[in-house]
Amino acid sequence: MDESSANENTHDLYKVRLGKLERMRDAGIDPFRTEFEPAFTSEEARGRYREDEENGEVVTVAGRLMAHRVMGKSVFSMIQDRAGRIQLYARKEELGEDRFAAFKKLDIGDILGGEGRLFKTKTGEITVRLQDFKLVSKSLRPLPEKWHGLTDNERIYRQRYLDLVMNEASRNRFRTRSRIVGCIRRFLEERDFLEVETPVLQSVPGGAAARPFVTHYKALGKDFYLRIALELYLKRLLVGGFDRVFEIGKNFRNEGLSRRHNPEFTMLEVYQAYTDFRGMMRLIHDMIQRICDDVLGTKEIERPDGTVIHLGGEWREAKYKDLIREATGDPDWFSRSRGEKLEKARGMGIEIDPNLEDYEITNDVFEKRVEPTLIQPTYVTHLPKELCPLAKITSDDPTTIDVFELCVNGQEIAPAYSEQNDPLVQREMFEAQVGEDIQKMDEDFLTALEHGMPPAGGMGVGIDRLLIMLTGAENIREVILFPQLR
RNA sequence: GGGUUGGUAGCUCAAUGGUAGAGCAGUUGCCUUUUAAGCAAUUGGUUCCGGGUUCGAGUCCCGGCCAACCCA
Repeated sequence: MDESSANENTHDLYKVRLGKLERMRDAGIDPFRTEFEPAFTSEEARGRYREDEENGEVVTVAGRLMAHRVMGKSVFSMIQDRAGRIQLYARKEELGEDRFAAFKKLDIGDILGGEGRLFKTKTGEITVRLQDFKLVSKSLRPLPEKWHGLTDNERIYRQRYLDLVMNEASRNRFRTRSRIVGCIRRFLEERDFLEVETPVLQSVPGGAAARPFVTHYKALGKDFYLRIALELYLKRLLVGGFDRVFEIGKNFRNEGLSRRHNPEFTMLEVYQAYTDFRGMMRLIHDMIQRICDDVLGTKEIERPDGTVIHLGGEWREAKYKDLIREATGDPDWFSRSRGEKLEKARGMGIEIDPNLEDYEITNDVFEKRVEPTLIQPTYVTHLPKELCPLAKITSDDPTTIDVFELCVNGQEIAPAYSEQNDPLVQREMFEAQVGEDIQKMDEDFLTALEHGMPPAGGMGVGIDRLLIMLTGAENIREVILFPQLR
């Protein structure tokens, strides 16, 4: 919906409701200045009903009117609050002529408070028999149709509040998101990790290879960047002696939109001194087991296509090179020339930019032919060293680094490293990566390393992707309240 | 960026190139245990936007915007 049609509001439904509001104000009642504080949620109120009571306890509840069935001298209504729904029953006999007439005129979508005794209807529904009610907010626009609800994708995202009012599955998905993030915080705090916050605005965007968003800092007369990773600041904290730290925050990458990419996304990064990538394997495994136990109540996650992800037990571990050899069917892949790799990859039906470096061709094969097949949790280990300049080289193979990427649900969820803490090697790796563009070197970070950083394991967890997997969603937009749209 | 499909009443959707419709919501009336309440009557349209073809376009053609899916 565009601005103009949203603001025209010339349609009758809006006018009718506006008229009702004006008449109320003329009568000296302003629903936007009326107060009501419910004693119970819908769920709590229902819990207070005692079986076979004709006239139960008096309760107060409040919520949005979702159903309104007028039947002559009585009305059955349903209100919805954060806990669920509860039925209200209004009778002319009980409310009196004027109040009953006012109740009948309520519109679906109005927000009201009600007070009355609990009883059970003959169909078995616990209901509040109203003694009084207050309209505390008038809704001027109609809600989507009750039976089909809101199904238009665009409005689900652009007007998420309507999706949340109408779709319980959506409400539950975002509650689950909140509980999972809370669970992660508790899990890490129990292990003595310190939660910190580091800068979003950075003059050198480091810690990953990605195109940043640029913004201008007027007072300093300089361009700044929105962060693309948390890594380099968290490692400074390792140097400072906070040897178990984590941050949960937004990263920003100036790249396309897709089913799996939102330009701003939530990242957890964890750093723990005196351990390495093996320690991170335990940590992520235990963290996910904990989420399963405390939040989801299951270790079996059904995907939209019906296949089931098994998160319990120990997870498979596989070397990057072995997975590539398996996918290409070529045991000698890594001794092939660049040209041969290019040809073989194309033979597999992968379109590859001919200007790519040797290792990039291999990584394309990984991303297109290996990663999507890794549905069950798999630690992919020993990646080529070119893929990450911030990790330690494997001691018995100078071409690989001590890292893993946890892949599950066909995508990378969590990369983790034995963090590079040799400032001289780190400088060489940076130089190889940035090439000519020496401006992009984070000299402050290198200075910090030169003061001495303890050996550490570090890990990044893409929270949105983790949630796609854990909630069985198809699209990243389903797990982000207000996803980027075009 | 490319391909496919779609965009019609507030919502969910119909409509062979020939008078734009239904259900729900709204309005009015009836109805004191309903729950997609029911019955009767009734209001409501820039058919996404801009061009074109045609006696006539929601429908066909071109361009644009937006969305979903697939590919890059």
